[in-house]
Formats: sequence, structure tokens, C-alpha cells
Amino acid sequence: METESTCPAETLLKLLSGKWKPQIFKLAVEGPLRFNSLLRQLEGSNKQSVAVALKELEEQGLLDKTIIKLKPLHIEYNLSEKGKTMIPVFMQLENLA
Amino acid sequence: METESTCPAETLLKLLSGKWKPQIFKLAVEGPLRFNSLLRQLEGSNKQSVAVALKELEEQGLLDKTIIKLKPLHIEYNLSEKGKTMIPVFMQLENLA
DNA sequence: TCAATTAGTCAGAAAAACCTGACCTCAAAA
DNA sequence: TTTTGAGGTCAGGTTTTTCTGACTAATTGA
Repeated sequence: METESTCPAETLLKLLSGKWKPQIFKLAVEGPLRFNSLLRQLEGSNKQSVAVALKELEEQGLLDKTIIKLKPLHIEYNLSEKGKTMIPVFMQLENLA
Repeated sequence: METESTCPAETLLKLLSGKWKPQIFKLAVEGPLRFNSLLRQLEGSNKQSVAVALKELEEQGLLDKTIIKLKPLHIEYNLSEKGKTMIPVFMQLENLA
């Protein structure tokens, strides 16, 4: 993933660039994500790509990763505050289709 | 460039996916484009990539290609109506930076 | 203790995107 | 009539992204 650019919109588009990030982001808007169930929802995807996408979305500050220390101990990904600020743009994008 | 997707936002993001499309789109918002001058403005770019990006943006319906039959006969790319509907989203994207 | 589930990592291969340099067409200027 | 500028195309190679399959670690249930 490249980072530098002089065009702000380009930078933003890059946040959701990649084959799986837009879909993952959309699902994150709908609710918390967990690795294996996400993998099953993204038809044609694979562990590696989903893992990388999740890690990048987390590094970019769009998702928060939480370890849930209950019953079968799992990990949850939720939209961060920064992620939430992107919802309106994302929605506008959907309505343009 | 892939096309099919079930996520509308993804489809839209794809319209501006690729190394040069966001910059080209931005410049198109500012005014008509011509091939060689565009090439000079996009530092580090090359004929092939710019030609492909322009062709795709045109196919996607974001740019209109016009042959200007005057004096030195040239070709102009302008934002289409569909392209114009994307300006607000694009601007919002810029403000998120 | 053995198997299953969750959440990954890693190396290597395959596919997609991008770049380079040579070449082409058309029109006008020298 | 050779050169120049605009606007490209094309083959081939490099770089980036994505995918595959094997493997790991922690926890839990049988």
C-alpha cells in the first residue's frame, strides 16, 4: 500500500483501496466483525487477504480491534470514531450508483 | 479493471481506482483536459497509463471525449453529466483528509 | 489426551497493474 | 518533403496485489 500523494481525495480513496476493504468497511458499518465469519461472508476471499485488509484498516484508524475475554474468547473489529466520520461519504457513494 | 460487485460503494470506488484516475478526475473538475498537457502535469506518469485511464474514465461515463476541429485540431476531455454528479462526493472526500 | 474452534502467519505462485521504448497517424510548418 | 507536435498503440518486462496451502498458538470440550 502506497501512502504519499498530493491529492487529498486520492489519499482517502486509498484508505478503502484493495479488493476487500470496501466490503469489509460496509459490513463494519452494519455491526461488529469477527474474522472467521467475515471470511465466510466475503465470497472468493481468503485468510491472508482478509487478515491484511483488517490489519491495514486498523492501522489506518478506521477499525478498532478488541479482544473479548468471554466464553470462547474472541476478537471483534468495530468501526472507530474516525471510521464513523466516513459513513456519510460512504453512503453518498452508494446513492450515486 | 474488474467490474462486477454487489456493494455499490465498491463499484463507485472502483470508478476512481488506479494510480492516476483520482488526479485526472480532480484536474477534470478544474477544466478541460488534453492528453499531452495532462501527461506533463502528472509527474511520474507515462503515455500508456494515462491513455488507459482516460479511456476507462470515458467508458465509465465520467469523461466525455471531444474532437475539436479548430486550428491545430485537438482532443478534449471534459467531465460528463455523470462525472459532475460525483463532484460533491469527491469534495467531501477531500475534506475528510 | 485428542480433536475442534478461533485467529491468525508464512513462503511461494499466480494474476493484475503499471512502466518503458519503439512505433504509428494526421496535420501543419519549414 | 522532411520535420515537428498532438495523440495515441503495441510488445514485453517489472512491480504490486492477491491467492493457495501448509502451518502455528491458545482455548475448550469429549
